[in-house]
Order: sequence, then structure tokens, then C-alpha cells
Amino acid sequence: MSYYVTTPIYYVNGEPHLGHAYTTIAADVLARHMRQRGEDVFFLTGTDEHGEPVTQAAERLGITPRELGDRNAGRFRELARALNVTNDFFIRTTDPEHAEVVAEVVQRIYDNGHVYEGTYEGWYCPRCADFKTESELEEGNTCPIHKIELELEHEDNWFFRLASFQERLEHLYAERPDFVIPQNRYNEALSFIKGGLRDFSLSRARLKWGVPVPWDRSQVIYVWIDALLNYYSALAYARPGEDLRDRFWPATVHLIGKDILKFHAVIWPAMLMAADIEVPRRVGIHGFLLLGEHKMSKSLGNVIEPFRVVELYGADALRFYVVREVSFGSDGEVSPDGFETRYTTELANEYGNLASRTLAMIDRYRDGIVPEAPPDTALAAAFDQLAEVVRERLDDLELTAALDEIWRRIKELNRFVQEEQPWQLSKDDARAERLDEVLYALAEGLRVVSVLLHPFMPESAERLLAALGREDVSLDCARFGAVPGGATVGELGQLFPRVEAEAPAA
RNA sequence: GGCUCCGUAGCUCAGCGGUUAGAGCGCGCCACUCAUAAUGGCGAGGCCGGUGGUUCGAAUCCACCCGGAGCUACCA
Repeated sequence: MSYYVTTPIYYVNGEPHLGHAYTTIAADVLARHMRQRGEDVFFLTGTDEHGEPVTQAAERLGITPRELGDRNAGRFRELARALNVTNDFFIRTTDPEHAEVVAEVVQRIYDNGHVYEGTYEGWYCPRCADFKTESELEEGNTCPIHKIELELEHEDNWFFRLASFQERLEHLYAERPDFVIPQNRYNEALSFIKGGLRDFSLSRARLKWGVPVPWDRSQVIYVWIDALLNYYSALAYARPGEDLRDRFWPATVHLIGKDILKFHAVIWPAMLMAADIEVPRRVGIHGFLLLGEHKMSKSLGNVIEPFRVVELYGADALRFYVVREVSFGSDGEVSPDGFETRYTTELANEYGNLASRTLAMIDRYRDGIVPEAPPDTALAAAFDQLAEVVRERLDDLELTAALDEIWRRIKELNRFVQEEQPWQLSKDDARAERLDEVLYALAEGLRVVSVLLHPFMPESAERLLAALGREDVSLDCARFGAVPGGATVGELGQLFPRVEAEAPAA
């Protein structure tokens, strides 16, 4: 089965921050998990580089939009690398191949009769060189940035007949209750649709930084139309000489933050319908990572700097933390203290130390060879159906719940050690058989959780599995008792060393 | 204003008609010594936002009130 997962393409008018890292990490967890299952996976991320804010940001820096795009696209690529993310392609909307596909699709929407010439009326700020929305306006119709009084101006541009898709969209939602998840976002999108849709302009007459409208080169395609099409266009040219659209379209899941719900849950499917292209299987929405009381944002200066955390603690620690701390789909608070606590208590003490004590005991009591023994029945019961549950959770985009299932087993293993007291068993030759069972069960349990943890913390899981002498990470072998004893264990060192450093926040 | 959601232990949250309301973190006590001074057990702590109602029975259903959040379209 093919599995195509995307992140939004990130807007290059600013530096990457934890919010970007969050979506990218989540997408990577899914991509890696599906690869474990043996699925045919394509994972896309990239950058959105057109539009007004980019030209403005570039202007402020005294460089061209293209240069700004190059610079920040590079930063987003570095972020993906730092996070140990396995995207199969990195798209930029300034790729000429992307522009070609955009022009093609928009032309088709036009040819299909879903576009007409209209007049956009709005509050125009000459200093911003942009129209302001009603909600942006301040007292007395003034620009929120320049505080000058704005005039109601007109612009002739091209309109997309979104309103005419209302029925088809409602039908889509009725037919596919999981088109948008979680449920509350589905409801939100549906009620928006039911509230009545209005056409909107798909071109901008005053801008130059974008993809030209094919039948009217004096205008440029509205950034969002341009941007959304990345999911489709990338497949056309990611592999030279191959059109991956046959293999991976429609997309399995678009992962997005809640702020861009409508674009993905309403406009995007309508656009695809207008162009006779199949709509994606589903749109998965996650919440915001909050720091203190506020949404994390650069302007508030409360950003946890992902590059810095990775440098100090490693990519796995950050990947783990964001998935573990905030229930995927909801907003949740993150903090340097919270990170510290989870790193120390869970990664170092519970998981890392479980690995240490297990390997040490196998080394000490059985000369570094995992004993061959029948699987302990109590632990076997505790691990029963674990892989299946994790599968289901991830199918439902419940990343946090999936991780929690795994983590409960880690705690179970620590409890098992305490109850069985292998150090006592080792003193009594009559109980050697039980010691074999206990050590095998520990090695096996540790192996299973590590295989399941692999999508979340690939590097650590691999290191641990290598130390256990069993490196297969396919989901099929994530069953307690699936692999017999007999392996020679190796050196591991500290998986998550304690870090005596200042807080990870910037 | 309209629609939707939420208010449960100090903190974050689960439970959503049926025995004495749960988890994690934090706090206190105890046990163990294999391990990154890690681990395990026990305990303290809650008029389940308020008021009325439905019911044999409500944190769980209904109404209203108080408090908070989201959405109510062309910012990416």
C-alpha cells in the first residue's frame, strides 16, 4: 500500500522554530512507522516562498525575495536534517517545475469554467502594498502596522467559484467522517462550509512575486493556491523521469496546524474537484505548543530553539518530548523545565537506565549472552497486542497515545526487574532457570519497546537494538517472544546521559 | 451577537449513568542494590465550577448561571 504524508510548506519570511519542528517530527514518526510496516512511503516537506510577506521581509533585509528564499529554505533543510527527519523530497514553490504544474492545474480550473473575472474590494494600505481584512483593521479603518487611515479600493482580478462547491464539499464530509481529524476540527470545517461559502480571488493584480496567471500574465496566482498545489506538484518532478502521482496520489494525510484548517479542509478539496483531481484521504490537525500562557511565537520572544535543544540533548530527546508532552491534536504547554523533567525521569531514568541495568545483568550473570528461555507468561500478557494497538493509534494520528502505550510497557519492565530481583536469583544455583527466563524476558521486552519506539527515537532505538544484538526494526518482530535468546550483547554506554547544562530554551 | 467546546487532586489531564472518583508529575514514608544515586511499593491531597431538575442512582443526562477557549473566510 502506498502512504503519502506531507507537512505544510513553511513560509520563508522567518526562521524555523519549534512549531515547524513539531509538525515535521510528527510527519516523520508516521513515515517511519509506515516504513516499519513495509508500506511504500513518500514523505514531503518544503518551503513556501511567494507572496507579499516574503517580498516585504526581503526588502527590509535589502535582498531579493529569491535570495531570502534561498537563505531560509536552507535553514528549513538544516532543521529537517538536525531532527533526523526522513523526508523523501524537499519542495520549494520557486522550483520552476512546481510553477509549471501550478499553471497547468489553474488553467484546467479555468477551462472547466470555475473562474471568472471580478472585482475585489477591500481596505488597501499603500505602505504595506496590500489589502487588509476586516479583522485586521483597527479603530477608524486604520492599518494595524502603519496606523494610517485606509481607503476602500478595488482591484480587478480572477475569482474562483468556491461557492459552487458547497454541496460537493458537504457530500464529501458526509461520506468521509474521517476526512478531517480530530473530530472537533471536522465539525469546525463542516460548520464553516454549511454556513455558506463565498467565492474568493485566486489572483493578485498588484503583486509580481509569484506564478503568473497563465491566461493573464499581468497577474500572479494567489499564494495559497500556489502553496497548496505543492502537495500535488512535488510528485510530478521529485524523481526525474518518473511521475509519482500515479503511485502516491491522492495523499494519505496532510499534517497541518489548526491555523490553516480552512485552506486545507475547504479550499483545497474544492480546488482539486474543480481540476478533476482526486481529493486527499485525510487532513490531520494538531494543536499549538504553548509556552506559558501564550502561543509560541518569535515576536513574543519565548521560543524554545530547536537547533539548540538538539545540540545539547540530541534529536531524539526533542522528538520524544514534543510528542510525549502534548496530546497530539490539542494545544499544550511546553517549557524548558518540562523538557528537563521528561528527559531525566523518562529518557534517562526509565528507558536509558532500564537498558543499562538489563545489559549489565546479562553481562554479569550470563557472560553477555541473552539466555534462551520460554517467554515469561506475565510479561507476555502485558505485551499482548501492543504492536496492534500502536498501529491503530498511529492510524488515527494519536501519536501521543501510541507513545504512551509503549511507555507503559517500559514501566512494566522496570517493575518486573524489581519484583523478580535477578540479583537474588543469581545467588542461588537452584534458581538458575528462573534467572534465564527473567533475563530473556527483559532483553525481549526491551527489544520490543525499542522496535516500537524506533519511529519516535530512531537513533536511540537503533543503538539499543544493536547493543541487544537484534537490529531488525520491522513491525512484524515487535512481538514479545518473536526473537529467541542467544544473541551476544554489546556495549551501549549511556543512551541519555545526564546533561548538566543551562536550560535548553533560548 | 451566533455556533462549538471546556471547567475533576498543587500542576497536566483521563473517566462521561451504577460498587469507597483515577493516572502522571510534584510532596511524604518505606523497600531494594542489577543499573545513568537509577528502580519499586505505600500514603497524604478532590462538596468532580455553581444552582435547580430527570432518575432507584449523576462527575457522567437536561436547564439556567458563572468562568475560560475556538470558529465566525481571501495574513502567510
